[in-house]
Amino acid sequence: MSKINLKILASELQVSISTVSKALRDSYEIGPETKQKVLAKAKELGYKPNPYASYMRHQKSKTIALIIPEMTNSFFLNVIDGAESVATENDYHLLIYITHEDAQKEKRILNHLQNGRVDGIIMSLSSSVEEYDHLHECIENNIPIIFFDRICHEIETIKITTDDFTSGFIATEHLIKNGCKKIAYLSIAENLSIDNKRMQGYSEALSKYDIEFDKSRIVRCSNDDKNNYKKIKQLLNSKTGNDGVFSSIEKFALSTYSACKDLGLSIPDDVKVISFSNIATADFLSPALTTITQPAHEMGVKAASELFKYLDKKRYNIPNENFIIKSTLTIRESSVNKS
Amino acid sequence: MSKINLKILASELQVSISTVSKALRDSYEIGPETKQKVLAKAKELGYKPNPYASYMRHQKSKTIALIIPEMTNSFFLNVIDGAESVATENDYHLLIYITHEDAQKEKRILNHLQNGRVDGIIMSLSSSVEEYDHLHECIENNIPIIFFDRICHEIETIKITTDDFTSGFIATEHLIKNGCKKIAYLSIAENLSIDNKRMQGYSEALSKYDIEFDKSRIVRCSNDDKNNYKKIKQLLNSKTGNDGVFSSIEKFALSTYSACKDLGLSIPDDVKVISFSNIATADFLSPALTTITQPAHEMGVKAASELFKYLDKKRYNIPNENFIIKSTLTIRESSVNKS
DNA sequence: TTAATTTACTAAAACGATTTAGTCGAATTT
DNA sequence: AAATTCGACTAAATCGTTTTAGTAAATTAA
Repeated sequence: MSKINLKILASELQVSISTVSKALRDSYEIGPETKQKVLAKAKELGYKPNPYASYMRHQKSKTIALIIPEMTNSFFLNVIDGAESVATENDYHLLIYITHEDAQKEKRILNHLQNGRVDGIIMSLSSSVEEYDHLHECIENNIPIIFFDRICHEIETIKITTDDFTSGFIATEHLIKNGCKKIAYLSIAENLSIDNKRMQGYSEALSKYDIEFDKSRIVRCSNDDKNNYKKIKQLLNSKTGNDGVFSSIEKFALSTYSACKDLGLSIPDDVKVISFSNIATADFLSPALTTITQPAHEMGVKAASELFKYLDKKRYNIPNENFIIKSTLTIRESSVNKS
Repeated sequence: MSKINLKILASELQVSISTVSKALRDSYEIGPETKQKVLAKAKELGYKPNPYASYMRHQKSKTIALIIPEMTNSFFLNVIDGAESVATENDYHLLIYITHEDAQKEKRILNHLQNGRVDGIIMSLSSSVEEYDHLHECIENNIPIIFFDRICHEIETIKITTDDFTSGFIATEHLIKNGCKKIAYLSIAENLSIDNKRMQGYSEALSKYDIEFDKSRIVRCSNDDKNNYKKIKQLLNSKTGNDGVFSSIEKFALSTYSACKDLGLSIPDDVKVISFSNIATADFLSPALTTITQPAHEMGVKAASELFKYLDKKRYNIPNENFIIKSTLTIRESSVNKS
């Protein structure tokens, strides 16, 4: 009925608390018959050690935090799935926090984690962060952070990314090879590493094919879908005749689909579209969406696995390493001319 | 550098630990100047109270668990989002566990939570559970569980569902009104409440329109996508001439799309499809998918909010209440004849 | 036979925060 | 002036587990 603890167990068995504790952890100090008895009684009464009490002794919470900028994105969904499985394997518990792309919220969350609640953190930056004090504070407090996808270069730690530059290059080159001359880039936030890399890839591809980089084709999107829709509509409606769209994240591609639908533009006839995306339905979209798919699940697994390598240590000394897991281009209807 | 605790603070200020503690919680026992000094020093040294130490006294972990059967489902994604926001509002922390539709895993997870790690649980059953001992155990241990979507009737507690019966009825009726005579039902698991209710609605609609209930049109799908695809292909390929498909969950509808594509069947000309789904891209699918959309985010919010109503109490006494939040039917191309 | 070691346990401190039960001088009441 | 209350603090117990430092009896070694 009431929670069973060592004290109750000890008094039931008429032995000391330390005997019970040691018996349960199979200490050599306890005789075999006593061990037997303790084990039996513990099972009978359904004893489950209190995790917070044992935290008090070895200062290990057996808990990690996963901080993501938003939930409505198949990429993060798969990262959670990957990280959760590794956590479970290691008998760890996974706390989830969503910043909703809000730097203030991100700060508040990090702040709440500085007190021993978690042994380590896996995170992807929110798009509105502009300074990194809250991240430095974690390091100072000896709480390891591992970044994935939207990483922070300033912090020396392990970072898991995909080959954003190359993927951006490949995506853009793919559009060019399929006849696009005026390619727009839908940017997520210039202060994010992934955005820079992807745009650099885009830019590099343009220059390789002697296409001028035109600033007016860079559309800075935000977290506000309606506004993005408006901006994209404007982009495609203009007389500049943009014929290709490279979207840095999934949801901008969907806004592009909406915009094209409403403007009566055909994808891929009038506009070709390619997007970073982990969407499960890419094949079933009308038209099927050409995607750069990040190894989301794998990145979640890798981030968690790397973190666990360091959690045993008393003082963490995480190297400043960069793991890059390649994305894959899947060509579908949205980016190629109908045969 | 090293973690600041009350002891360090006390020795820095040359006062007792209890004075510091009381000052920080603004106790009337402490004089104003002392309070001031303590507060200042705490801020200066960046003191953050250790959550597990305070757990020891009031036995509140400030943590809840959300247990879901799978991650790759937009429904659960939105539930997480809703639950997380309520948890954050209440200064609580949210642990995520995924059962992967495995009853054994579900048991193991519940077992790990019986020891005070969480103050309460929000969960949706895995499709393979057949007995509820692990759930009863939670109640006995005074850990409140609130169910959503896939509820357990046997446990007296708060349950949050959508109007599964009515929605099943409406979905089926919609197909009938659009000319379907041979409607298949893609079932998720006969031991799940949602599956029963949805199928009962389906059955009721058939009988209202004098259509015979044909057992061969009930396809029991599983967690194995490939196998589901095979079964659905078989269903649609048979000479029975099924002309409508009502899918109890999102992913079976996608398998149906695959199957139709590969069989050269046109949706909606040959087969009309409707599905329970929270997918964001329903509008952009080819053809756009007619959906019954569950209020996922709202259900997450409601489940968490209800839970928080009871977490203050020492002994929980949760009523056996049923909250039903209505789903909405959105008619799109997949279920209606082209005009 | 006595000293040393081993066996099988127990007592008590520790983790960090909170709270109950004081303490002691100053202020107020009767 | 003596008794009481009050104001501002401290000491110590507590939460449940783990661990260090014992202890007493039994066994072995010298």
